[in-house]
Amino acid sequence: MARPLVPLISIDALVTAALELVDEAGDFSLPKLAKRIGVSQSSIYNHVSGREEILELMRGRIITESPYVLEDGQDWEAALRAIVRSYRDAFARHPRLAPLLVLQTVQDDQVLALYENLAVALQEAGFRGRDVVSAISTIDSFALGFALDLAAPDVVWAPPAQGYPTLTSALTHAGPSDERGEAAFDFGLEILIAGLHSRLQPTAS
Amino acid sequence: MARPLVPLISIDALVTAALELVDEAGDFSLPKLAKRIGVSQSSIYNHVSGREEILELMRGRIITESPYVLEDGQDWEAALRAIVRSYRDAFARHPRLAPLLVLQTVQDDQVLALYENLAVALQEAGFRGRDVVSAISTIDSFALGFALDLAAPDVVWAPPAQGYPTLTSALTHAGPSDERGEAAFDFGLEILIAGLHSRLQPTAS
DNA sequence: TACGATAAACGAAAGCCTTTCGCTTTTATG
DNA sequence: CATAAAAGCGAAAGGCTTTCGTTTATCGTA
Repeated sequence: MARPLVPLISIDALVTAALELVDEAGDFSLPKLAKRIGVSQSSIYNHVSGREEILELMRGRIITESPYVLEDGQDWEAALRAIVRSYRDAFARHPRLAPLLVLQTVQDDQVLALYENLAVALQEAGFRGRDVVSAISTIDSFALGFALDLAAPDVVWAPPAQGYPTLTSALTHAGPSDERGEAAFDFGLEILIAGLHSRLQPTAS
Repeated sequence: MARPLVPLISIDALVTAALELVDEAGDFSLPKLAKRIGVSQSSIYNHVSGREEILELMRGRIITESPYVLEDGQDWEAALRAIVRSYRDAFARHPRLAPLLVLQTVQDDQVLALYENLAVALQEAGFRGRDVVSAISTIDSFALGFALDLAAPDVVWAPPAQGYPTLTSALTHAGPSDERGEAAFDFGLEILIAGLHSRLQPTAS
């Protein structure tokens, strides 16, 4: 086939199809991506530099699709809650994307803006100097961990029937896996915020 | 070659070589593993079921190599600190292993024992029912996130010179990347414990 | 002692994957 | 109107994991 009258491939279509593949199969490959769009593998390289760029484009896409709202008079707690929730929501819609992104440097503008807003909120809260980055790293680890939890196998821990009585008993109290994840995230977010609070007011108020 | 007088492959040697490859290259493959031991790829399948099993064996190995000590009269805080630190130390010695393990169900006995000890400590602290699992999940997300941070590229966030002033300024305060990670982990662990405390005593003591 | 079962190596091959290269044709630019 | 760039294609190189059949040494048992 020669050059078509109207391009068969667009970056938008590429990202959409790749995201579908990840949602369905937990991974994507250029052969499958090409087949889904109906073009050949090599044609894709006319639009992106390779697999990595497609991954970074997907990161931008899902963050954009899960906006957070920062209101004017909002205190830092509310801002932090909104940001972390939206970040987590983004990955909740595409759980299986998280593991594919953990190793890549964040370069997407939308995502960097999210971290900038986080930094502003923490400074407003009263954190200074190195503590700002430490707090960002902590929040990041927390959010990333929970994002990965969404992609983890339904049974994260598989203790045999014998031994591990406390763990086994706790797991039976947890209910189905999606409820466990949801409850744990709410719990964890409150723990996190309470912990940050205590750092700001070392002695009881 | 026929069956050799003394086996060329042992599971121990397999895991050791695989771990070396991961430390060096951030990944391992059966061809490379076979070449390092000096056997053919397919011989490995006489000892393990496949790639996945080797990964799980590596998880067991690094946890065993980073023991934690639980003393008798120890309070839950000390136990939790010891467990989380040892978990993180294990991955600090082999940072590039973490990304390879995030998707696999935990089946190794040593690792399950670690979670059992976590559950016991949390119950001693006073958590009950669903909260025990929520707390475990939170701690797990936290620890996993920081383990991944060790494997992340030196520059996790790459904001351009323009824009993102607060984030950029915070990053300059953070110093080199390993110091940032270390300080952040200490910070995060204290935040986490303080947060858990606050959950136990909803009203100020 | 003889013999069959098992263990542990091998080579070959199937079927994935990413990426590069050269070729063709259309479109846009100057 | 000529030429360069863009956008498709097919072929192929060089990875990867895993399966299969074959060979041979060892071990337990009759």
